[in-house]
Amino acid sequence: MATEEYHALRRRQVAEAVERLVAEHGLAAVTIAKAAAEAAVSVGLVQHYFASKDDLLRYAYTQVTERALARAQQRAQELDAHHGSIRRALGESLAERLPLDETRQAEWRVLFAFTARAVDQPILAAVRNQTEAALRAQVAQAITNGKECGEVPPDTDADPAAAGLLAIVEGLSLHAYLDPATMPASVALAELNRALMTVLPGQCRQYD
Amino acid sequence: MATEEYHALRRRQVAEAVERLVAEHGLAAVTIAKAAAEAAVSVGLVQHYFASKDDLLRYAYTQVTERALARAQQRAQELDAHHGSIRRALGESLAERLPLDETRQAEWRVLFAFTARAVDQPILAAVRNQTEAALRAQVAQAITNGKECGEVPPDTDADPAAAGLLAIVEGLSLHAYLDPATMPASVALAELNRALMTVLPGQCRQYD
DNA sequence: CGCTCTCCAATATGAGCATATTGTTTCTAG
DNA sequence: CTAGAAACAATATGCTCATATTGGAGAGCG
Repeated sequence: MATEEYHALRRRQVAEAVERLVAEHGLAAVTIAKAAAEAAVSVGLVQHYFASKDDLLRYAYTQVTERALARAQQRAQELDAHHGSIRRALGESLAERLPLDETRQAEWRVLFAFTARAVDQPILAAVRNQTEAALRAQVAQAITNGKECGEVPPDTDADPAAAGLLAIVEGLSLHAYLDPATMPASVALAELNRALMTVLPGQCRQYD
Repeated sequence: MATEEYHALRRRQVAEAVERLVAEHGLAAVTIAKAAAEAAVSVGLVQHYFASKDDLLRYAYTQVTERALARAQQRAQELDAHHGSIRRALGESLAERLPLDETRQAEWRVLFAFTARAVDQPILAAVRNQTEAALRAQVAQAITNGKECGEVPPDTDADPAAAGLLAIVEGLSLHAYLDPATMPASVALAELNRALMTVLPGQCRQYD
């Protein structure tokens, strides 16, 4: 039914307004009234489509993470197609998560705000861990591919290594955002590369 | 004057109550009234000693970070005295920051809650960056020592390397806390060690 | 036509909060 | 000894917010 689509559209419209508010003023500054105003709708509409504020925030978080994940997967496929080294492809894919320009800084603020709240709200933690698992699977796949290719030592356990890389990216992101003087883009990228070198130290064997 | 001491004591008393509240319910749940109740004092007293809620939170954050920093420096000295390898000493010092038991989890929650808020509040960011700088200097010193000793390649730039290690610890901490199934203590420690190996790969030369 | 249900807007309600105000006691300086 | 300042306690104020309530405009339908 088109009514279902319309329903989903409305929810997305409000969720995007929430996203903008979080990016600009932080999660703490989001209220139903402000979200409604930002989306140019009434408070009543927001109430009609979301059972509670928590519901709204959960939905918004899900939207953001799903979009970020989709983009990461899209980008990973693009890079695979170029047949470069896996380390390079993975590196570029991970480097994209670093908040090194205005656009990614805004998105990082949103994702991090929700992550921070996930510490106290199991519902948000679940959303996060689910997306994180998909992301980790993607990185783990790249590492596994690297084993076949010869870039990764055969005794490497792909899943912990992937979890480690994602954690490192997260830590570098936080520092790059909060203290760019100490952790400028150059340092963040260098440190990411250092980490990548330990997981994928080898050269890719050439197949005919 | 003893009146100054008394003043400082009172402030600390309230700040510690705030700390307990943050550890248990998160920063968002802290109110002046609750902080007063937790400290077993009146709202009026809190107002008397703190100009505003922001002032109270800033003070509490400063207290927590300073204590954590002091402990880290204390621990570093202890480890230095044992004349083990620098990598091992640094590793133990950094590993202590990981939220791997109840005590450190509680403290991590407090520190992370403030860090998250620092994203939107420059005043808190300043507190954080100041402590972080001291911590980084400590790690950088260890790395520099490692150069003299031979554990660290001579072309290593100590400060970025130190910043990288601290960022990695932060990322591992976040993941270990939010998703312990994926990032259990064993994996967090292994990944930390992997990072340490890239910065301090060598063996310490023996002197006389 | 009239009934009901969805969709939405406007407003009401009541709780929680930071901060202000006022009152009271306890030092302390002159 | 006493004025007044410091150190509180209790309560008031006024705002913000999530949610509840009410009302109404269309849309489908018998």
